[in-house]
Amino acid sequence: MNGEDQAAVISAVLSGSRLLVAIAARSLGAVADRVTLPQFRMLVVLSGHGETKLVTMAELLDVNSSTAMRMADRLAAAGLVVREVNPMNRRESLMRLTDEGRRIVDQVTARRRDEIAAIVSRMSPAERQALISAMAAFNEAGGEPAEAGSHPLGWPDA
Amino acid sequence: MNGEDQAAVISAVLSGSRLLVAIAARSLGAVADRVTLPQFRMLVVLSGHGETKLVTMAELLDVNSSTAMRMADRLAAAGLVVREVNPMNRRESLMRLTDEGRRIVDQVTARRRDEIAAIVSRMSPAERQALISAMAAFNEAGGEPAEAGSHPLGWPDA
DNA sequence: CCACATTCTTGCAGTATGCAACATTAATGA
DNA sequence: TCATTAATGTTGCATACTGCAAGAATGTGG
Repeated sequence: MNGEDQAAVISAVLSGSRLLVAIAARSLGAVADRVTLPQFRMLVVLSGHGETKLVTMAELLDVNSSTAMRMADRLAAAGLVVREVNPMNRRESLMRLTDEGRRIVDQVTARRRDEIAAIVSRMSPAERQALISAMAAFNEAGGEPAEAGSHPLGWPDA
Repeated sequence: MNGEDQAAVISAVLSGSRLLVAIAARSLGAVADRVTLPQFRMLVVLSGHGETKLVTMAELLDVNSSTAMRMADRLAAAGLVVREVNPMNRRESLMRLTDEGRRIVDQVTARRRDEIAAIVSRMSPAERQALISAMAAFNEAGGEPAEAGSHPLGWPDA
C-alpha cells in the first residue's frame, strides 16, 4: 500500500472514530443526571450478561472488585439493580437489572441507534451498501470481539 | 430504506464503534501509569489548540472550571504543562504543553495509528478503497466537526 | 478436621466532578 | 473619574471512581 493510500484510510477511520465517540457521548447525556458513565457500563454488562457475580463483573469492566462493589452498592441504592445471595453458593451474590435499570439501558441504546440511523439515512443507498461492506471488512480484519455478550471494555459503549 | 438494510448498516456501524473504542483504550493503556484519561484529554486539547486559558479549556472538555483547574494543577505538578499569566490580560493564565507533555500525546497517537494501520493492512486494496469512500460518506453525513483543532469532546479520542 | 482458594467486604489514599462563594482584574456607563 | 457589572481564576465542600491491602465468610480437597 502506498503512503497516500495509507494516510487517507487512517485519516478517514480516525474521523469516523471521533464521530462515533461523539454520538456515544450524546446518547449518554440523556441519562447523565441519573447514572454516571461507569455506572452505565455496569448496567450494559448486566443487560447483555444477565445475572452476574461481583468478581465476574469486575473482570468484564476491567476494574478492581472493590470499585465494582461500591458501584453496585450505589446502583442498588438507586433501585437500578438488585443483589441477592446465590443459593447454590452462599459466598457469591448475584446482581441483575431491575425494570427501571433496563429502561435506562434501552433508552440510551435507542437514542444511539436513532442517531446512527439519522446519519445513514442521509447517505445514498449505494453509499449505505458500501458502508456495510466496508465496516464488515474492517471488523473482520480487526478480529472484532463484539459478538453476543462479549463486552471487552464497553466504554462509552452501549 | 428497508428494515433489513437499516438493521444491517446499524449493526455494522455499532460493531465498528466497539472495535474503535477498544483500539482507543489500548492505545491509552501505554501511558496509563503517567496520566489518567481525563488528564490525557486535556493534553490532547492543548496539542491541537495551543495556548489555552482555563475557561476555554473547561468548555472544550465539557467540565466545570474547578475541575479543569485541579487537573491543570496536577499536570503542572507532573511537568506536563506550564501555566503563566497572560500579559495582555492579567485575569487569565494560559497553559501549554511542555516537551514532555507533547511526547505523551505523540506516543499515544502513534500507537493508535499503528493499530489502525495494522488492521487495514489485513484488508485487500479494494476493501481499503471502499473503506475510505464509505467512511468519508459517513463522516460527511454525520456533519463531522473533526477538522483542524475542533475537539468537541475528545473522549478516548486522540 | 485442617489447609487452601474463592468471594465479598471494608479501610485508606488519590483523582475527578460540580456547585457555590470569593478575590482579582477588566470593561462599561454615568 | 468612579461605581457597577462582567469575566476569570481560585478554593471549600460533597460525592463518585479507582486501586491496593487486609480481613471475614464460605467452599474445596486432602
